[in-house]
Amino acid sequence: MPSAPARVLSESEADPCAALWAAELPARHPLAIVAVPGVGFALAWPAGLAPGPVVLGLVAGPGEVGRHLAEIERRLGPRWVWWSSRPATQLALAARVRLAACWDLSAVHRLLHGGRRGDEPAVWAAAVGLPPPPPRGSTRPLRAVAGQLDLWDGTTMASGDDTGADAVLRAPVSAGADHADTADAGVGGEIGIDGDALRGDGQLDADWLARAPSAAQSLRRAARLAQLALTVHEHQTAALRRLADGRPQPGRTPLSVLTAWSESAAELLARELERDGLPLARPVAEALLDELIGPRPHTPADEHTARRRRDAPVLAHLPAPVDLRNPAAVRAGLRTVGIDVPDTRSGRLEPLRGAHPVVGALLAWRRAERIVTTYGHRWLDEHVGVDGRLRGAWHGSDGGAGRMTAQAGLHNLPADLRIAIVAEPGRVFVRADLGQIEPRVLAVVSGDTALARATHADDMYAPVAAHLGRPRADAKIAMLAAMYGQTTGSAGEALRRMRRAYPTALAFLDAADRAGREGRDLRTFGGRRIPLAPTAAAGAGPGAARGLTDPPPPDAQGDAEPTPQALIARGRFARNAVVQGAAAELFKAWAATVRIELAALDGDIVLCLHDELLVHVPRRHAEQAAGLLHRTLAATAAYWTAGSGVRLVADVSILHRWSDAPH
DNA sequence: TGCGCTACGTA
DNA sequence: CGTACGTAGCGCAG
Repeated sequence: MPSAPARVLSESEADPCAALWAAELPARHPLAIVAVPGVGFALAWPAGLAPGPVVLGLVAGPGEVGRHLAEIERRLGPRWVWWSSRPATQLALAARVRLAACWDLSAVHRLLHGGRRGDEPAVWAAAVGLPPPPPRGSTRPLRAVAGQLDLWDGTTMASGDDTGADAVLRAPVSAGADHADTADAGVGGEIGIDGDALRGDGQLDADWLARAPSAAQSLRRAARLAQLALTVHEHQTAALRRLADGRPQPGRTPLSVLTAWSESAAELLARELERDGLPLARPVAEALLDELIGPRPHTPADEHTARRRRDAPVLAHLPAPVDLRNPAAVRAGLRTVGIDVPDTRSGRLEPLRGAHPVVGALLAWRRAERIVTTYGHRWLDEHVGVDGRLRGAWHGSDGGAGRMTAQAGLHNLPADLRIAIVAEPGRVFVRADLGQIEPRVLAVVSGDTALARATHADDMYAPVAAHLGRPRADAKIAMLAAMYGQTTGSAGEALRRMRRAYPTALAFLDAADRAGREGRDLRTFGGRRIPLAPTAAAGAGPGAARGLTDPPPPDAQGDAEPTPQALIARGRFARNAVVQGAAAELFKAWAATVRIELAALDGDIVLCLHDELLVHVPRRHAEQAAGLLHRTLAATAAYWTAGSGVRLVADVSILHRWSDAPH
């Protein structure tokens, strides 16, 4: 891609965005942004009327940045292109500007290539077809490494966050002559005066990125990076279109590109979820904890006595003291009262409740202990803000299947605690979950017309059962066995009938299973790469390289001959990933649309739970929000399930508290 | 301190 | 009736 003439403008001009308005970009036109907190930001856009990408470096204080972004969003409605949502959107998020459309180069990189790396040099190299550069700081754990994306997270910048930075920087940047000269030179790297971003071998220079720049230089770097972002965007778009060549839809945006949009939006949504959190009524949670585990301990001694008090009812049933927190000791203790079990899991002990009173006491103890250790007072203190919001980190796409994940227990909150998830005054929750999403998605992605017909029913297991001539329960088990791989033969006959009734769906799953066993990479319906090839690195170092390359499939070490058990596991992993992964993409496409449309109702998504959305809206808009959730699902299905004949269903309810949901 | 194991919560 | 993920406490190795 040719380097471009560039202009650097500043607040000293009457309208610093004049060049942007003059370009008259159509809506959703790519607009790259690289933010420099405390300084400003740089914009770049592909040629409209201008003869190449135009770069605009803008000096602005924190408040001004929000104002500019809001105005650009309102007047242009661009597709914001950024390297990574976290640094790029920091100021927009702080200003509560809801950006509608984006392209997250890091997220799309992971979509196209798999793995977890999303740092700029890796994204650049993959986009332009260079070998992956060595990761920086590869000994650090992944979660920490993610921080390296924050090139300008404030820590490298002495000037920080106040308007003082503005005053200092206004002079060098608005003086402008030096970069006007260099910028107008019009050949590669003209913007930078501290060396270029690209090395001789074409790689994005990690040292250049890491070098602590002066504030003025940082804007020029931002401008350069914004230009490079456009280049990556073009390469990624082309790669996604090539993926879709197998099923071209003339005149339509390919699903892979639509998936890039929604995966990018999911990252942005993740940032908003981190910012806003989930409403939690602390008094309700405290009361529940009090009931389950007693009053809050204030000293280590308190805590010790509370532990002993919780343990006592269980120990009373045993002849000798046992460390209840040590499963081996528990197993030994149970043997002293005549209960011999291979392990002490609740499912194992449940049937033995009648055998000895200790069993029931132990199970009750475990349940309470779970709350104490994981969702107790410490959890409240660490994750619930004074504003009554439960906050944790979110990932837009994680793991083998690319689901959203969340920390702080947001995705595994025990049902008992859901009474504490209460809408704020004047607001309600509207909850929507996709019914039987995985078998319906299987019908879409496999193109099985018989299975598609079954999805016309609200409960698709009913027609499947009728078709198989088996009870509904058998039909459901057979479906799950087919999708996720079965070990026991309890659904054997139903499964055999499934194979005859839905040969296309079963062939699709068998093909995925085979690819998993043979170590061939797969792609989901939306184009996400599922790495299944054995990873050479996995067997090498002491875990240092792990997580920075591809997440390896079960037991895929590359060196040793896989055991039969490992092969079965890989097959199941692949079988599951193509269904669960596609379902995750559908869910995010829906969520992305809901997010945009909720703005009109002053509503927010406050929780994403794989197939369930919880939105928080003013009470007066509850009915409209419910309608919105149905309507957006239909709009998403219109392209996602196009031509498959598959029907998607959502169950929507208006709630005061999450626990009021029907189940 | 880091890691594997057991256990359990959600979908 | 399997897959996915996050969290915690324990025991063990270093």
